[in-house]
Amino acid sequence: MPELPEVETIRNDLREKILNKKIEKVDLRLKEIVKSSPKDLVLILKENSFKDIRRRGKLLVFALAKKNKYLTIHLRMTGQLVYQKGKKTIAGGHSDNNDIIDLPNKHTHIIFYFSDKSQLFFNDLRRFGVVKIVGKKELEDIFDNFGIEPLEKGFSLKVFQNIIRNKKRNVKAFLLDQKYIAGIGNIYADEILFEAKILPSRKVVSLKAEEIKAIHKAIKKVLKKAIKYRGTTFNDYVDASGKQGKFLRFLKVYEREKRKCLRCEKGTIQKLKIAGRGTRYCDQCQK
DNA sequence: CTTCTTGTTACTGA
DNA sequence: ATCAGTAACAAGAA
Repeated sequence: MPELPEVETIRNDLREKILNKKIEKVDLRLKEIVKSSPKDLVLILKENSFKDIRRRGKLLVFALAKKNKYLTIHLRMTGQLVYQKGKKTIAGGHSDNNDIIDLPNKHTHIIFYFSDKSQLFFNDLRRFGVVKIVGKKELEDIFDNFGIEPLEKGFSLKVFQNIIRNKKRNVKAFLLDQKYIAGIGNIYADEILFEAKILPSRKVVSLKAEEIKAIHKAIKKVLKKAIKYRGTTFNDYVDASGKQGKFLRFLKVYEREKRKCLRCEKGTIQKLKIAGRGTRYCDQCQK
């Protein structure tokens, strides 16, 4: 599932590949994926180009050079954005790179063709992804509904203390709520709480000052490290070159239920449904 | 065949 | 206002 680190990896990759390239053609194969007018999307993108790519939480925002519009793409659970230059020729026998995906495939819903013969593929096995063209005002409204960006300068301990104050929910639900902090999903929420040694079921109001400090520190640490290793590939996530993320091997609790805790070596990783999500934690070293 | 999974939104009821 | 719980969405895995 693409969360902040995965989306940030894709953004950084694509910035190097597609900025300012002329979009020659857009092949919209599944118009249901587009939540604004599909016809307009094709018309607005044709002969246009991307002048900037931004990220807000898990949302990718492509600023268009012309027409003062933005293309927004949310990958949800199984969306992929893969860039390929020219046709891939799978040479028989010498496949030392098993990351390469043969595209387009049956899950390819949009293909962007650039004038240098390169292509960007939007694939989504479960079709939950959301693609839209929005104007400046609508983009601002979307941005306003997201909470603070946890890796930006403004996310100081003081600011975090103010955001978390008086919340009545459990800390897992708090971390997942995009209107407080943008970009944390199920994998990183569990990893952050493990790093901070806090049980996901803890009510926010019960957290001591030291514990809040630990969560604040863990958010930055876990997200930064995950970006460094280009995200977590569990099922479908790939970067803009179609390659898997390498953070899987650093996961401490996610999908490790019933196994021994890697930190205290006494506890067992448990799995419970908290905040409506599969939630993993160590029953010994998280308090 | 059924059940579960998952991010997000929408809805309901407390 | 605030929150918990649940359905819906789609497709595949078990």
